[in-house]
Amino acid sequence: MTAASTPKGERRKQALIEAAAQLLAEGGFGALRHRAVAERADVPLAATTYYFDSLDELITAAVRYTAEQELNYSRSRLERITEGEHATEAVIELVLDAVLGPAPSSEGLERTLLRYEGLIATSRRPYLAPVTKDLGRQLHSLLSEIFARTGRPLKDDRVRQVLALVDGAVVGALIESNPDPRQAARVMLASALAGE
Amino acid sequence: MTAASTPKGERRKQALIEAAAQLLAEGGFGALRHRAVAERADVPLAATTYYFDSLDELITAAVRYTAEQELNYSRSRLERITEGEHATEAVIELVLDAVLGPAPSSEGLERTLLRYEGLIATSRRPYLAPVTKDLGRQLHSLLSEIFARTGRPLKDDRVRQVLALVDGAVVGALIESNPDPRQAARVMLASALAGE
Amino acid sequence: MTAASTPKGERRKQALIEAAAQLLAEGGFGALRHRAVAERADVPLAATTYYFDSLDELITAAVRYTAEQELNYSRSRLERITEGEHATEAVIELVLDAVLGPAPSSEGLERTLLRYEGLIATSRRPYLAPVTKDLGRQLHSLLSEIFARTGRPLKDDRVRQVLALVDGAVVGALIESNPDPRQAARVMLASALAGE
Amino acid sequence: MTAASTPKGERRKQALIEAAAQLLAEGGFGALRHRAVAERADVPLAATTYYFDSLDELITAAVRYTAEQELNYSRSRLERITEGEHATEAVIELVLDAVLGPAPSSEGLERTLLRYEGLIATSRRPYLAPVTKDLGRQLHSLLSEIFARTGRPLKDDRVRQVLALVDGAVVGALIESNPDPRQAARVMLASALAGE
DNA sequence: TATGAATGAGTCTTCATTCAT
DNA sequence: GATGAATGAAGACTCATTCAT
Repeated sequence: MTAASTPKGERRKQALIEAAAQLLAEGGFGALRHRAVAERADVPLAATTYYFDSLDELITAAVRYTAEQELNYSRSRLERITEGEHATEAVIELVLDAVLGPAPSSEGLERTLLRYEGLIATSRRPYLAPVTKDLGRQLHSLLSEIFARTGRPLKDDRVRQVLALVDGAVVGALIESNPDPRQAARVMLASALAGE
Repeated sequence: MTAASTPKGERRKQALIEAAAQLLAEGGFGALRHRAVAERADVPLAATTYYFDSLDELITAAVRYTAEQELNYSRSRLERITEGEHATEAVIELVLDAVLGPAPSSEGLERTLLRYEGLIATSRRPYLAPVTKDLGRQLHSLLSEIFARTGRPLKDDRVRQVLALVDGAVVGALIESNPDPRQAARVMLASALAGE
Repeated sequence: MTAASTPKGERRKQALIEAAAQLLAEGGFGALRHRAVAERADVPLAATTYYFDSLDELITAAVRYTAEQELNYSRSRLERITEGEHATEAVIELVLDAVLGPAPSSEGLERTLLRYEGLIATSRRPYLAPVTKDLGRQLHSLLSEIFARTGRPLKDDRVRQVLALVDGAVVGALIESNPDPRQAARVMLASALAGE
Repeated sequence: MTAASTPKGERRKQALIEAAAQLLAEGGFGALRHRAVAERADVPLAATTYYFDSLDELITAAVRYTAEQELNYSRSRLERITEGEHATEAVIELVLDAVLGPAPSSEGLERTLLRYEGLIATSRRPYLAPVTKDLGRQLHSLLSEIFARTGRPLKDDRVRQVLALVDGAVVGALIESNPDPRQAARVMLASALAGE
């Protein structure tokens, strides 16, 4: 569907979601306010409550949008796996891409952080639970497929372990203000998958 | 130091910190407001800004206080390790106690959650970094000692891995709204330490 | 006139009026909002301003509709007066029915309240004056007829007095949160008509 | 207590109440908004919620203040009753003063209206019930005393009847857009007390 | 003729922080 | 040193009304 063929209402709604997603990445959940989103999206303040019944709904949409962007990227990445990527190092990068998003750019840390912020925030914002859970499931099956396609199928429990290792490594890196959590996760994955 | 010998100012400050720590555990960072803390501590509203230049300072103190409580508990727990606790299952419980706090009571989940909330929040609140980093180091050495004392010394990297596994397991459990993150971590640790 | 023969516009207008009348009874004048009326009538929001130039017009229509319903009921009630109802007690009930609506059902209080709310509101909403005045006149003549038909014709001033007594009794009951204003009015009427 | 000796806070609170009472008289309950009150009292907007936890509280205070002003006037009026006022006509005026406030000035109608608006509003605003009830009792005893002091003691029921008659007359006048409800009540009272 | 979409103005309320005492 | 009083700025949300189609 091209921009021209998208109804204006849909486009506006989408603009709001994208503005909210940006703010979420930049400033976390605390930065999501009607005013801020409206200004960022360059729409009147009242449009925010016109398109979303409450701020919670907008937040939910932004979280879902962000995560789906990541998943889409990872899925398309999965299509392009070549024979050459069956090596352990290559698989590790695929996993990191899937969990943390594409290799670190300037905004890399922000995106990584957001994943964990969202997860934690869910505990205090029960309305996010369905989204978070759903997204979690999708990530799990994505990981499964990565391993399956690269010639080393893993049982669900083992997939969960891999995911936990990545998540734990990142959280640990965050604690130490380590500027490269991806590298921390890479190291741990390497050691964990060594025997595989 | 008895109550009588503690200057009033110090006592008030401490009361504020404890009140803030309570609110932090109950409602997360978003629940920390001057008014709420003052009411909980039963001090005048203005005392909150009198004893702490800003809300941030108070938050920092509350985070430090909370974490130190946890570490103290873990350290004292370490003293009481018996021969019988050298079995793998016992060590796992020691580790879980150290990282997540004492075995789950009614408020168990809250404490666990707070650990990760605090870690994540640090990324958005740079002023928390020193506290978080310091506490992270202390936890690391605590874990090292647990393994050393139970007859299975671990290299730093391996300790980091164990910690990552626990953290990752908990985060994963949180995603799935799993009400017992401790159990999730227990399972993963068991499988990871099996060969040890 | 059957539904089929009623132009769509007329039917919609009527649906709006009835929805507004319902809301008026349930929540008073303050509860009348475009959105609420449209939802209750199950018509598009914009229909409310399409069929009524302003909210005031819609309110007026709702007030008139409500009062006319009451009067219709009372008039039909009047038709069915039997010989046996010539006793004072019976006449009192007729009067109460006429002024306050049919004997209290679950929604009895609401209807009663609405009468006085409407009267008072008129002072602040001059556009209601014609409706209110007209309805007042009709009620007066209804009362006159009740007395005439039951064998005790009353002069206009006396009718006015009776009406005042009922109104005053109800208002008084409302002050005391008396849940049965009808009974209060009954008692007063009884004592006032004793000598008649 | 002079203005100088009144603490500033009390004076402000009082200013807010008086501003609210004015607005109440001028525009009814619907006119009572934070902004309007603050502007009228010439205080910052936030002062309205500083002195009154909610708008409801402020409304309640305004209602009570208004009614108490009326009662005070009536009570002081009662002190000054002379022998000459024992005539029925004089007593009637005393009653009208007590119920409706001092004889009509330019703002006479407004004050009269407010009494009934307040009463009716109570049904939709339960938080006003205590105030309304209390004020009702005071008015009742005031009326009793008027009759007692002018040599014609009345039983409670009879007092209630007199009050109902006045209230009913006023409501009736309001229906007819009669600009002089006081006169309507006067006429009815005269006829009712004729035999006394 | 209808109506979906839109919005400016306004609603009540909260809160970190300042300041006079 | 301590605090009651105060407030500017902002928060989420509502609503009558307009207008392009």
